[in-house]
Amino acid sequence: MRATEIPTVYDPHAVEEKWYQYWLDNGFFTPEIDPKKQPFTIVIPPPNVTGALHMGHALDNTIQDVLIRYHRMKGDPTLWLPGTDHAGIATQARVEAELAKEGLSRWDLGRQKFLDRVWEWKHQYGGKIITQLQRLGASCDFTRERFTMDEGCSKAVREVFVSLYERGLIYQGNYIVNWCPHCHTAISDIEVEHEDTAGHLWYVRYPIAGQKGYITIATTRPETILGDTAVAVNPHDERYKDLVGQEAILPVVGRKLPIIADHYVDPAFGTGAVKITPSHDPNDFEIGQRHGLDQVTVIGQDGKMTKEAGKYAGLDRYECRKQLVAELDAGGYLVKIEDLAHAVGHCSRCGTVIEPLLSKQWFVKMQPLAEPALKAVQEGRIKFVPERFTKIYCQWLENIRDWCISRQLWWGHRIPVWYCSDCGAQMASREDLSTCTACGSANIEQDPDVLDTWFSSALWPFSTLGWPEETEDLKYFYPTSVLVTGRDIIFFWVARMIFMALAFMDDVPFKEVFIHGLVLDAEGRKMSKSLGNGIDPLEVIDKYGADTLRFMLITGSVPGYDLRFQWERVEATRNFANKVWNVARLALINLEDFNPSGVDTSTLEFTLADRWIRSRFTAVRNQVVEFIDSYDLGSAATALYDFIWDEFCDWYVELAKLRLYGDDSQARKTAQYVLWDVLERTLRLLHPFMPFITEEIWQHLPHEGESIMTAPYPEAIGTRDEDAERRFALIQEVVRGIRNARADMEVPPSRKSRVLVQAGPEAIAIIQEGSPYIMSLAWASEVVTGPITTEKPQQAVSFITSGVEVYLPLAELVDMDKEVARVKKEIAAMEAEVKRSERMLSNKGFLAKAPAEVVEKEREKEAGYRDKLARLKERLNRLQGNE
RNA sequence: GGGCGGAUAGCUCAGCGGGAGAGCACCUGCCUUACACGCAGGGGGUCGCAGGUUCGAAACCUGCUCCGCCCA
Repeated sequence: MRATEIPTVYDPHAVEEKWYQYWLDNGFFTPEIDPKKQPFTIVIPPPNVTGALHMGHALDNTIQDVLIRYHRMKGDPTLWLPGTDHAGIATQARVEAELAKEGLSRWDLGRQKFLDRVWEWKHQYGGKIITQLQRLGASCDFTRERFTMDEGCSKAVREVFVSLYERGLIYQGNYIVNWCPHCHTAISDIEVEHEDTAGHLWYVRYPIAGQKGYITIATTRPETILGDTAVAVNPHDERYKDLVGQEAILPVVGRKLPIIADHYVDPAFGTGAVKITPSHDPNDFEIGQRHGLDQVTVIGQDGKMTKEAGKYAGLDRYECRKQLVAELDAGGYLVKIEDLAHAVGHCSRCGTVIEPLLSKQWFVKMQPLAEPALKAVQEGRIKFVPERFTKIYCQWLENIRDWCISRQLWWGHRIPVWYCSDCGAQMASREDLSTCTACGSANIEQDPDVLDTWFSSALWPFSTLGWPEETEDLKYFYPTSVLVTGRDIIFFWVARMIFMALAFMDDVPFKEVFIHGLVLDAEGRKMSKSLGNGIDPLEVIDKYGADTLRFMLITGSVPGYDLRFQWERVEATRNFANKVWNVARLALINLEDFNPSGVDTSTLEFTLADRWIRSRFTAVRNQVVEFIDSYDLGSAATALYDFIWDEFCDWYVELAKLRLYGDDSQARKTAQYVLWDVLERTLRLLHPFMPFITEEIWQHLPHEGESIMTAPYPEAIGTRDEDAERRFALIQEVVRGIRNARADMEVPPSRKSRVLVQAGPEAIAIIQEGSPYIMSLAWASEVVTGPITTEKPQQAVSFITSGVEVYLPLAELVDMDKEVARVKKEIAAMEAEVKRSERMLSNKGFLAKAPAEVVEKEREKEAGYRDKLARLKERLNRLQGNE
């Protein structure tokens, strides 16, 4: 395609698929192991295999891809390892829903057939999200893609389980767990979401055994009354002192309950007396342990009342509540009902209200694992970015409870423990067992439960690299460099990876953890299925392209903070992409006869504009590097945006046109070179953020190498050229001043004007050097310079800046009243500045205590203001004298 | 109840000890041969409230108010 045939509007669809396929085909995503180099490694937070890409993934993976592409270009052997998570509950539920359509349940199929069916589903539909990541431009090494249930990861899970079992860190126990009656499994503490719910507080009086009177308790869950085995009060509560040691009689049931004292009880809550149901409340459970109370289970795993509930057996827990309250009321036991907002636990997966239930489960003993994990962070071996997340992590680990790892599901890593029904032995084993290791009996059975999905995710940074084998990958790429994730899974995942890695790799899993916020909707709400306010990243990609989505997400993000998704911002970013596209078009049109390899840079004569843009590139390049290295990707992207749009397009390119369209061939060649050089480097700088458009343009431009993604990261162009930047700044000031004055006078662009400048010798030299720029950018027909004299043009608009007086003699176009008003306005502004400066400089405290350079700067400013003010007043006098 | 974060221009957000910024929206000119998804210019904010520290506070400290998140 010839440059002039490139369309004026960038069309992402035409290029994204093409380049992605090209990258894949050439194996650019797969690193080469070079023992002499330090690798850069990220393991992807594995999305659910059932999942579809949402905005959170889009942000998380864009961040990772920016870091990955940046390091790859810098020459580090760079590995981004992708994969998915088997997502026990979600996947099983998905397949069960399918079965339900056929009128079947998993029990109808049986375990093995059901699992076959899940695998079938997985192969057919699972991992869709991985291809969706490709649309984003993610440069993961797909040759190393992993799945938490693949052979290697499963082996790692076995090894870790059995090893922890052998170390006595895994135990089976009868404890209160969070039971989801819908998912029909136990879940861990962090899978419970507490939601403030409008509920009630029921006050119920229990008669005291053997005497008159009552003790009144308050409860939020009256149906559990049936399982009460005690009443407790605070030991310091004077009101109940005499009752401790006596017995209360449970209404309706008639069971005698000891009245006990325990400091867990808050005397200020309710009546200060609480009922104790060890089978249905975690705190009551602990109190029960302390006081040796009976456990009566009245609610079953299906959420219905058990036969222990007597006549209420078989009723749903909420129906039972209703009927029992009515009976208590009828019997005169119900004292009152108050409204109460309290936190109710819901299953994070399905939203069902959690039932704390006594059951036999497997647990990981956390204390010994948590300590090293805490230490690794406290000693700085793992760094959180932003730093404040350290505290959240530490506080959680400091208060950690044992981790319930068994799930009553079929889809997952089955617990590798066998029971012998002959000798009663319990055996954890790395290999599947067919006979009892103790008595040789074949009458053994494997534990039916599977492990929490997070158990396998916790091993992800090393299981994916081959552990427990000592693979080359493991030796080379471990520990990984950084983990990038949302703050919502610090507990679920980050903490667990850290303690597992320390326990099994004897090293941290990653050196840094970069935490980013959530993507909210335009109103600041979380995107959720139930609200229906989610925006599909693929829709954005379809409409605007992946580069736009990526850049929008990155510019909007500040480390650790949430960001709002707004279509207006998408559009603004699309416009930026189009800007890049068009400046490239201009370059291509003007570079058709240009070949950089034939250029001897020492023969080029760089102009002020060339020197300036090269220096500005250097400044921005160094800034971008600094920002990326500190994970401030938003600032890096913004710096690029401003540089490209404001400095490169609006100033440099406009000035380069003078020579590109001119007939001095040597000057043209210089302009071509600088235009090409800065653009080509800028594209490489931009590439990690906008991979597709930069590749497309780069391939059209003269370049070295197969792909921009494997091209070296751009170097600075020498060092900053302070002189050029200072000189150019004055030109910009004059140009802006002229534009401003003309706009105020409503001078049409077609009307050119002479520009008269009076200034000191140094400024004169700069203005003279820049006069072609002023002519081109400020509609000047000529620029005439001279020293500051008393002779000023009449019928002119003027402005005064940095020791420079500029006059535009526009004769009849100048409305002298307006000009007087302009000058007066300026005088007022300047007077205010002088006053402010004077106030500061007359403050003894300021002079004595402020740093000398600050004072000096202020003095210089004041002198400048006074000078400008004096000239403005002079100008005003002249104007008014002329009237 | 405890912890964390936020409150800056109409909207979304930067700035975090030395003169209030960006993008979008708005207003005024321009179809200037890369781009109207554009160019040039402009208006608009007692930086949540009250104290304090400091020569100097949007920024630092204390308290308060509202909003969000996390934990119990």
